[in-house]
Amino acid sequence: MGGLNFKLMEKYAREIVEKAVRKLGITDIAAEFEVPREEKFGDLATPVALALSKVFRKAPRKIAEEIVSSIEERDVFDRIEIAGPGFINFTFSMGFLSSQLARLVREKETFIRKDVGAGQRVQVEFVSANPTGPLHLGHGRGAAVGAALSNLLEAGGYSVEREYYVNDAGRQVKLLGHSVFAKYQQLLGVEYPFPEEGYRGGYVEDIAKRVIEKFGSRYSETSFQQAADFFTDFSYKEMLGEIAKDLKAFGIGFDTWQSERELYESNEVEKAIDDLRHRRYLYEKDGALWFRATSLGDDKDRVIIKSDGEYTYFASDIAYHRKKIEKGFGEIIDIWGADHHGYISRLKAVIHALGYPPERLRVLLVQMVTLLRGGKPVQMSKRAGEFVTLREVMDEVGSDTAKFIFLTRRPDSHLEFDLEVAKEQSAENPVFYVQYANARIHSIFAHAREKGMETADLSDADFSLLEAPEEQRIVKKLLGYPMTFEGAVISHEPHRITFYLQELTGLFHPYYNRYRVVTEDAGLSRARLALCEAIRIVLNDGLGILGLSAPERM
RNA sequence: GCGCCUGUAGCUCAGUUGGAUAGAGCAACUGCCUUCUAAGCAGUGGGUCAGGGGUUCGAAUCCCUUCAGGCGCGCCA
Repeated sequence: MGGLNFKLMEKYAREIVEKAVRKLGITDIAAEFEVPREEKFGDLATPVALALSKVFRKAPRKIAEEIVSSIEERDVFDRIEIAGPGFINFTFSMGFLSSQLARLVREKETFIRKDVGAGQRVQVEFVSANPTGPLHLGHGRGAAVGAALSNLLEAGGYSVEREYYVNDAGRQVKLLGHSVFAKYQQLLGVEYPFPEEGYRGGYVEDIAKRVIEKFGSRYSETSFQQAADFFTDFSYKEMLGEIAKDLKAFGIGFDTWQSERELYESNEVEKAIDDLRHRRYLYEKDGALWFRATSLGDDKDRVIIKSDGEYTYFASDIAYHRKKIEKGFGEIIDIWGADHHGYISRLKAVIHALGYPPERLRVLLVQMVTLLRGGKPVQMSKRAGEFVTLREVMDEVGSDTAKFIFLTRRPDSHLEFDLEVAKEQSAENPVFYVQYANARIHSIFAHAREKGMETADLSDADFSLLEAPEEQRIVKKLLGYPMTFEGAVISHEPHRITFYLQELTGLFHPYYNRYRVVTEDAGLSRARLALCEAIRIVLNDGLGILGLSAPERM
């Protein structure tokens, strides 16, 4: 992968500058580069002379001059200038930019993507909502972020497994089964007390009705004791089916669904505990079995088996993460709601105790979502079964809109999701702004073909005809994509792609409005079509990573 | 009480890991459809980067502290 684009240019520029710096007698300094905010400061800039001013006790501008005068390689640059307090600004030559754009059009993904991962296997686990109720908006945020991160890492050369951990063991699913059982009895006219702390959402009744549809009154005379397994299994499987359906409608898919129950049945929980015991991280106290988490940075030791002999949730979590690691992933990423942040240190302690570097586990916290309607918080009570589901939000504002809202924020910032604002905006929503560019380009191509123009391979167009400042800006923005992309991959931050796409389309729309692509001038038309094609390539790459559709007509 | 996250334009949020005069969208106001799509474009206004101190050539960014909001701190899941 990889061509000689901005990213490589940065490397190249760094070598040139560092070579020049070495001539001044400094060998241990890394020259940093950035894309300047303002156009007049060129295409790449380095503040290295500022950093060196302290070492030499000289004015930074003087040092910059010395560096610049000892640079020999000047062909790809149009200008090398010193500005401000001592920045060195590089501006690429037209010829260089043209050749790079031609390669983008010809090589497509190969050119714009960087192979950061080198095939390393990564697992991303996300959503993993308990199958005891429908997905809510917070799950939606986790889903959007998890899917986008997975796509991003995959595009960045990692081999990614997307996993959903199914909590199908333990008290919660059983409580769901009990709730459904109670509803079932009530629907059949049998007096039956609803369980304390039971699930009260309307979906419980829906499941109970489905039991009646399929099995009639078969269980009306039995106790919950006797029917527990059936009701628990039936109920959580129904629920999981609904969850999977919602996720699919949201455009999210998984490679593996790891069952918690299966970890018990295959004795992996026991084996994991044995493993920790052999490594001397366990001890007994007050009739319970404890993990010595404090020896590895956690604030408290943690119970694995309670004094009544029951496993804690933590026990299966240990087995689960042990399994992940032993599947051979170089990196394990867990995406959690921020309310679980207290579990990070104990799980890292587990990884450490099992003999692996704790950094191999990366936990990405996704902050809470506050749902508003017209500025007022929507009352939600899980206990009373009153909450707005992801499904309802999708129906009301659309999945692309919802995803875009999730992906234009850093995961660790609190999110206010106002349904009214999201809906009001949907006419002028930023997501449509980005998608609209794609639709327009599609129209341009349809029009060009109607005029009998050849649009199949445009890489041989004469790019030097793209002289307008708007065109130059777009070309530079396009060639900057690999840098943004690589930065997003390395930092695991899909939202950088979202912002980039808004910036790119923010250059395209004004350009479209001001210039005609298809005109009587065949050569110029061809060059502009090629530019549009380049935009389309990058746009589709970014939209695909974010999990957003790229409609050809809007 | 302890720990984690957050505080940037009226609102919702970015800010390239310490760089140049802090940005975008929405909202407000004024114009632009006989053209490849007006879900668009052109223009105008909008800031004590929560407050204070420190680190240095340089801070929204790093350190300390105060304030405000959110979330955690079970032999619950």
